[in-house]
Amino acid sequence: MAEQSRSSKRKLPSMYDVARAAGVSQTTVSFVVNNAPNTTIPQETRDRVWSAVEELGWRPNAMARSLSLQRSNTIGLISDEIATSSHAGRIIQGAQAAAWAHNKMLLVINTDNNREVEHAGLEMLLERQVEGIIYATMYHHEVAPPHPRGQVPIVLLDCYATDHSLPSVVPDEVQGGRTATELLLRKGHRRIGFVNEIGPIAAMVGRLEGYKQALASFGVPFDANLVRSGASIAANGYRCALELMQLPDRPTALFCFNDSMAMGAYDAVKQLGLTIPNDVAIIGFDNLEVIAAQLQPPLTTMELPHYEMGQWAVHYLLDHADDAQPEPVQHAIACPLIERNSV
Amino acid sequence: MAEQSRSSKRKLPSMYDVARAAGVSQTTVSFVVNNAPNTTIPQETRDRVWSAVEELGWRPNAMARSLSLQRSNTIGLISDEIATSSHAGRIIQGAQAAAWAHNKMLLVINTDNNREVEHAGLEMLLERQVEGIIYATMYHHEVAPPHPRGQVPIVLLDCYATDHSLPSVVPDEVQGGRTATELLLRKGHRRIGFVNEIGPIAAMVGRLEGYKQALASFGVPFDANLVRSGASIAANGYRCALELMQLPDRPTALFCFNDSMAMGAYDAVKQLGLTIPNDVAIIGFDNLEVIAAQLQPPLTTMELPHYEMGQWAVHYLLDHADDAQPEPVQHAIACPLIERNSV
DNA sequence: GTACATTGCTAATGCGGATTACTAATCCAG
DNA sequence: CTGGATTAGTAATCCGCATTAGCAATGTAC
Repeated sequence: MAEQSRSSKRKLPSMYDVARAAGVSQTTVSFVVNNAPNTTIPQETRDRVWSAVEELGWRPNAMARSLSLQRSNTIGLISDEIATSSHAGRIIQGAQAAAWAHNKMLLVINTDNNREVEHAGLEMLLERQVEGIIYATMYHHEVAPPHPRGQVPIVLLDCYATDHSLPSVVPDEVQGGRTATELLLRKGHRRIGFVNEIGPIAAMVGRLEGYKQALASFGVPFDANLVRSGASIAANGYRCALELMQLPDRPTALFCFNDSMAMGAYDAVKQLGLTIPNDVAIIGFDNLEVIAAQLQPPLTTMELPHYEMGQWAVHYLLDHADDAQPEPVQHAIACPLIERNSV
Repeated sequence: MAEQSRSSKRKLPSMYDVARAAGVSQTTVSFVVNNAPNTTIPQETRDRVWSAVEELGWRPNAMARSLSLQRSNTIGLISDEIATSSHAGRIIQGAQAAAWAHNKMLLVINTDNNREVEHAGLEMLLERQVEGIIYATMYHHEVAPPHPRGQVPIVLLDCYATDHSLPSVVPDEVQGGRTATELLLRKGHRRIGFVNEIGPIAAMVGRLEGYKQALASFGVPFDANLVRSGASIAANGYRCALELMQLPDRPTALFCFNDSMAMGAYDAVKQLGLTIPNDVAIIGFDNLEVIAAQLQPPLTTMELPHYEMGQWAVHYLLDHADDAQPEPVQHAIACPLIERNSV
């Protein structure tokens, strides 16, 4: 049992040390610990090697291994604020899970939206010989990402290249908007207010489109007056909801761009003395645990497929690890519905 | 200008390639690119080397470099759900910033609270020759962390070892509770309700202690009836606040264990027809952006020093990188007050 | 008894880069 | 003109591991 006290700087044992201890060559140790095929090493010798390994507390040196094998078994994940923003942390989880399943390690870098940090980070990843790079962003939008041409494959996550020249995976905003609206329609609602984001971003456009598609499929005419917008924060959700609920023919359901706006909408609705979901049903987007699960009543909402995007990105990279020039797939993943009690 | 199209698998150039292109030896290339001291290489030669580097698009191979230098320049950060929980993502930011400032890279691993994953992750980090390990958790509590003895220094973050045998950095809960309560006291409040967590965790105990200290320093007697508790979710915040606000001699201020409970308290207070902060002041804890900044009115709250803890941990590791046996410091970092409009 | 296969194991080399020790050529002082 | 210093480099080795080629000893067949 490794009798090395906690004195730090003692040199770690190498295969040579193990070999010496076991009375064999380093080659033999390598064969044994890697269970190399096409070798004829009797059990007795293997046992000697393994006990030497135990005794010295030997552990493979990943750097030496990678150098020799010419593969690092690492994938880089570089993002603007992903590690910071809560719900996006699942991207890391998904990516890590997928990577581990293939015996790869994830190298995460946060750029804090700083171009220089981004560049330096990319350089670090490349120096560390990553086998692929995931370029992820906080929210679904267009980006002008670096093109580390001819080096390693790259895939965009929750964003897309202006010219679609790089593969990317994003949430299916249209489906999300459609699914949310359809739920409301199926529950019998016909006047459905939409509290939307105002910025010209993919989510705003896509969800509105989905909203329209759903209405159309149920034969409900689109009424522009039922769509209000503002920057997606609670205060605007409050304002928009208040406006909508004071309309002469007020909606019986509200589809909010995100949970923060839904939170504001709750305030407005409650203030008007109305109850959720009886007087008005509300559905949000994002499934921010701290909000959606805690609101009273708990908020039914759409979830962004962060975990799945992380997984997909890693799989894509692994599948195209040595494709000379993979076609730049633009993949969209469906947003699942999270039912709680607000509809 | 690197004329290597995007065909992936072309072997990357090595120093030898650069040396050949520049008509010098690999040693010279190494000296030039590393700007080695005590060498006498004329500018003309240096230029030749650098342009060969440019031309071939050479980039140092971090693994080879580490192997040779016998130091990986990496620090491992292993945590339960840190990357997932939003406000804790700042730990990663702080740690990364500190690491980068010292030219180190952070290796992040998420265990999802799975012991096996934790063990495998730790092993991966060790194999990759990390120079130190940060063991972080989602919330401040006691843990039985692995003791990778005699290998690399380890530091606990937002948690502590049962026997305090490992260095750790945690939020100063007592100061947090004290500061929050003092703010209320300074504003003239004398009957201050405390909506606390019920579990026997460090935060619950520490903040209560801070609450008591603050009251004492203002000569206000502690009234156990003003302290209510429950699992720290909005529903319990609502319940506790309702109970407190219906007391005969109701409090004029509420100190909530966290922002979620404060969110529930807002509901209760509003439902009773009272206004914040006029009828009752409320202060939370955690500074969850999505809640605190979005509540109406915006919530004054205490922030957990995640960023600072991440920084501190890295600095600690770097400072004690080769101490044979560093004393296990138990460091507490103050929680800053974030003033908004609820007090 | 000889040819051949099998068993058990090792020497040598390469991966990309850092570094030490050393050489060859030039310069300068005396 | 000579000896020592300076200039401009290079060859060789090491880091820890993977892998190829091959060797010696034993077994097996005829």
